[in-house]
Amino acid sequence: MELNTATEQKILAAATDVFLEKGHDGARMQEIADKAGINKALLHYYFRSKQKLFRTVFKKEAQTMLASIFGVLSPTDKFEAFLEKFVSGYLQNISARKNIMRFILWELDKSPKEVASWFFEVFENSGYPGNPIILRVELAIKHKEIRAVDPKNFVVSLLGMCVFPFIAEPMLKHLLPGFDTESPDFIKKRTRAIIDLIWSDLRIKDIKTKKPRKHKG
Amino acid sequence: MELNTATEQKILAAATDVFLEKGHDGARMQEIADKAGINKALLHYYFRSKQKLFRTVFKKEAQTMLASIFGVLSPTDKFEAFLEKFVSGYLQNISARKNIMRFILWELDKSPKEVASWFFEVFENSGYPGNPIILRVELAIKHKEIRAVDPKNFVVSLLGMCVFPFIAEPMLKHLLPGFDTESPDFIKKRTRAIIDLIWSDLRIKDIKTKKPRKHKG
DNA sequence: GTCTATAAGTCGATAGAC
DNA sequence: GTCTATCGACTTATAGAC
Repeated sequence: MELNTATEQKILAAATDVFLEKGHDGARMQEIADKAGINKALLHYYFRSKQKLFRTVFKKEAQTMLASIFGVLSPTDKFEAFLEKFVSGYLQNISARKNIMRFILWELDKSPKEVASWFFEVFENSGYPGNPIILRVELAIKHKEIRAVDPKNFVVSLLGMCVFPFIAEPMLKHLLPGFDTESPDFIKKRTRAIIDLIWSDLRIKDIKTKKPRKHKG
Repeated sequence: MELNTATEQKILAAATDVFLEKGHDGARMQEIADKAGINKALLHYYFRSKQKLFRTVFKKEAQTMLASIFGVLSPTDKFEAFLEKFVSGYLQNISARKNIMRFILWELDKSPKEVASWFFEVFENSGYPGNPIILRVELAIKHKEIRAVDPKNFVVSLLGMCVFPFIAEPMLKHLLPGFDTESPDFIKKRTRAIIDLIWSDLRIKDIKTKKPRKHKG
């Protein structure tokens, strides 16, 4: 294994740019080589194939982002603060690097198992013995901070509400006139909307206001 | 323009299969030809290019699905029933044809404007002068069926919670052990979780239980 | 380590016979 | 309308000189 050469760093930087902009299939090794100021052959000298180069870039980017999101969470925060910190941080991260979404969506199809394992890797490096949100929800239920919801459904709802606006933005812009994730206060408003929505369901009410519900089948 | 030949139908059926399974880029004209029992040349005779063939298939599939989802909605339903019908129908539709998700995600990148226009086309054919959910939410607010939320944020949250489990399923399966959209009662449970979550936020409380909230910035 | 040149393969599209 | 055969463009990957 060679020392970390400047060339290798140049390649990684260029590859990150191109892959993030064009996706795996759209990216061309030629373009990466050009942007790195070298030729295609060197690409294959340092990284055996396009596939391997992509994986290297992807893993690095994904882990950086995940670490940035989960690294700031503190398990001792009160539940609502924990939630707000996560949502706000998550939205900011996605917003700041929107192309990572497509990136992740692509890899999700090809090797979901591997992506999941990177998540766990980050969790462990951050000192969590598993999914931090699930863990925090289970704890909150145990401590009666919130009502006993299904943690999995909760997490799926939470992530869906955070991620979807960015995934569907190009279309939502037309479908919901005025909708714009670039707008300066989008993140703040969206965070508030998500937290309000979730919190009014989770919080343990002082007074029982809910009517019993019949399931329709 | 020729009559609707049996060959054309065979091509469309085969193309639908292959595109849904492999996506636009993954699909091979050769495979479509083979599955249709003809050769590549005929593909280009009937449809000028891969792109045009894909668009034809995509538009048909997307509109069928959208019509199936929005066609059953009744604007006179009470809001909660309207909501439940939509969520339940949406989940069922996605679940029954999961590959359409990837399909839509792909086209979302390439021509989001066009996709949005198909939505509006379906809305109009179903007798709505715009997005049925937005319209219904605005009406519900006006009639004080629900509290005054931002309709756009509401729709984005709603769609996100419906779509995300299916988009991320391959990874969620590993991230949330036991999570499985194939499970027989997944749709029922998920529908309930979404409706409960949304409804506890929207419904106008009999008694004010919410503490005033400080925004943290 | 870095280059040029090109191999080797893939795939969409078309020409032209029938 | 349907076929066979092939083109032509493009892309990853490698061989081999320096």
